[in-house]
Amino acid sequence: MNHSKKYSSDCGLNKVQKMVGGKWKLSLLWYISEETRRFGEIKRVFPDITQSMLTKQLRELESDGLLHRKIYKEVPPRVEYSLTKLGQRFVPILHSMSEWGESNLE
Amino acid sequence: MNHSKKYSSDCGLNKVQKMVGGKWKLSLLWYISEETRRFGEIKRVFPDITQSMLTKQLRELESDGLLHRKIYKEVPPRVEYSLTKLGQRFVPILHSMSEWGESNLE
DNA sequence: CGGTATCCTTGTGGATACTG
DNA sequence: CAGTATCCACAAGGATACCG
Repeated sequence: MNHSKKYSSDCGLNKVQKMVGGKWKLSLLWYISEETRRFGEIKRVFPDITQSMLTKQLRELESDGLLHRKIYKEVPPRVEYSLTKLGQRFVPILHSMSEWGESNLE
Repeated sequence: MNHSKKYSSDCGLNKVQKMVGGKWKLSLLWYISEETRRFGEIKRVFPDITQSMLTKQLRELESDGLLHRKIYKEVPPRVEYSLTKLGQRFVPILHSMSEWGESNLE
């Protein structure tokens, strides 16, 4: 990597920020990392996210390759979210961030 | 921590996001982590950030306790930014994120 | 050199109603 | 149950001009 790109918008760091920078994404990843979750389950645990927002953020995480979305063709419908390999490799970072954050709650 | 707060807006994870979620903050922290930097130096390395934006983001990082701002009462004025202890403890996370990001540039 | 002050644009998040 | 579709508010980001 040459120096002109070292801090540019296409470096790894900024890429990460774009992928997990959404208001709820870190928490969502954390929650889904614990185990596979259904949409309604997530919705219940995060009552402050509107349903449309939740769908949007989950879809963004999916299209960024962090989440897998599995649709069961049943009635009533059922959708489960789980981490991809990429998402799983992000979990340790998630833990570090949480720990760092907790350690300095004033 | 009780369950109702586990994923709430005041958990460590969301705190981290608020602190380093600004568009340029991760890169700024990285750059300043390498060594103490002068304002003009930062400005030159990040030509896409306007000066007012740069000041704003640096001040936010400062008031969140990540950066230290040292003013030398000289003419011409001189201001140096460096990481605080808290900021230094964030550097490993910064590295993990960068590595994770670089490892999946498509 | 290292800022402020002011104003403006955009992106992100959200409310609400409707649906296969 | 798990979504879409619209429309909207506001905060974050940015351009520009001036200053100690």
